[in-house]
Amino acid sequence: MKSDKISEAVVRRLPIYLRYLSGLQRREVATVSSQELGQKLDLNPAQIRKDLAYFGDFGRKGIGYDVAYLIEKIRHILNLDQQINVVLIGAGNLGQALSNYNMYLKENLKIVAVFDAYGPKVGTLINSLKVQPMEELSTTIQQHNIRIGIITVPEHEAQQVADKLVEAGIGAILNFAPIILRTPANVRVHAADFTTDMISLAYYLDNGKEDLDDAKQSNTEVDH
Amino acid sequence: MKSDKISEAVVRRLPIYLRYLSGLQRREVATVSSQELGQKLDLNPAQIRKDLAYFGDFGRKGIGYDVAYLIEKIRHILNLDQQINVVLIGAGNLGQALSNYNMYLKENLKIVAVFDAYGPKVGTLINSLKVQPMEELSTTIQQHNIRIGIITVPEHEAQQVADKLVEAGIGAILNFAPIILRTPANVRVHAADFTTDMISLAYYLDNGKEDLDDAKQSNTEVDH
DNA sequence: TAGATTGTTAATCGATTAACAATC
DNA sequence: TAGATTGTTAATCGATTAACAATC
Repeated sequence: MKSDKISEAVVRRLPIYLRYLSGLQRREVATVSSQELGQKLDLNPAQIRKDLAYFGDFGRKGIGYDVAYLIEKIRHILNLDQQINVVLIGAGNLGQALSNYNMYLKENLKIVAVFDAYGPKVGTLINSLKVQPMEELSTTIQQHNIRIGIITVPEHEAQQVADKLVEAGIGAILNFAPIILRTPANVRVHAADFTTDMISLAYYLDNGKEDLDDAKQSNTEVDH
Repeated sequence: MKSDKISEAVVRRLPIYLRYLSGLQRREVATVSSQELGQKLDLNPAQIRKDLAYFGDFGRKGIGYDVAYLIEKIRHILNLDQQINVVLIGAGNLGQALSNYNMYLKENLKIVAVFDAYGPKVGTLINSLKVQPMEELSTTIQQHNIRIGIITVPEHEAQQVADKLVEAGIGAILNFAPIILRTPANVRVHAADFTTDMISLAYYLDNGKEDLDDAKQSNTEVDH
């Protein structure tokens, strides 16, 4: 069934499916059932079938899903069948760590430029990209058709950087700074601030008080 | 209203409240209403009142919430009125970046030990902590009463590390590796894998304006 | 008193899960 | 055919929002 609007929760699960499917493909597994996926990913099989059915009839009754075909489909849904250029703003420790994380590459996301506001950082190399000054942000974004920005600057600079990204026509932002960014409705922001995750973990340390939930993983995110 | 069971969504919002309240306190604002909080945090005021009311009657009708008092209460709810010791496993780029992020300190979370499986890393200093070999993990956790573990090792080592943490009696895990960890129900895991966030962002890029980029990267490129 | 704002109940909305006919 | 498994509808569960009496 198509044409319903897709909820955020569904979209959030697609990369998780993709990740596991890629593993299957590497191991040359040809098909997989919603049951197996559910087991491995801690999700209800009905939910997985429903998620996928939003986008098309990808499975075969009695058989399951063809791994290669499903990967192709999910990649397409996520716009990953073309390279998506990414800019990183903030060449501090975290920024450097992320730029090395070439995880992205596997899924056609690629950091193609790095910026920093701090003079002495400019011109240095981060993972073989030359750090550029903020003045060049807008033109670089346009020249290289950069669609996604990663913000790893300190809290007090984050909103300002976001504004510049928006102005330059960015499509989406991954924000590591611990604030709620204001952006127009057409620019999606995902919060990647791990201090929030970290702190909420402390709640579950049992100090006598009990919480007998499953040890489910949860992806943690505030967006708007 | 007490004694309902608290949903994960509620707990996830508490650190966000705390963060904003701390900012107010810094600016010496004495009280705040659910309305203002909602506006600043992109949340419904009724939701905020309801969240807080799960834990007690912290506000005053007609007035709002006393900032200092509410901070104290939320800190207490989150177990942050005592120092919580944290161990970091994986002294790679990301691990180093996190160890510098002393954001935690503000909220009584403190990384007190760092481990790595890779021989040459052992003994080096990370943010003035000496990297220890994995063999010492269990005793260190017990000696220092470490409650939370941060996993920043490669994907294929993550489950094994998690097992060791569980065995050593850890209370909760923040997992940066891109897999679903298996842990007993009493050990909570939060997924902090940002590649998932990143990839799901791509879904929201509107492809109305696709100028099929030739993606010529100006900067010196990484090759692979 | 008048205005503001909480705590809480009821209404709404949305997401997950169960169940099963269709069919490979 | 018999067994497996999808796609989908209906049932359930849970979370968000509206509304308002209580009260500062």
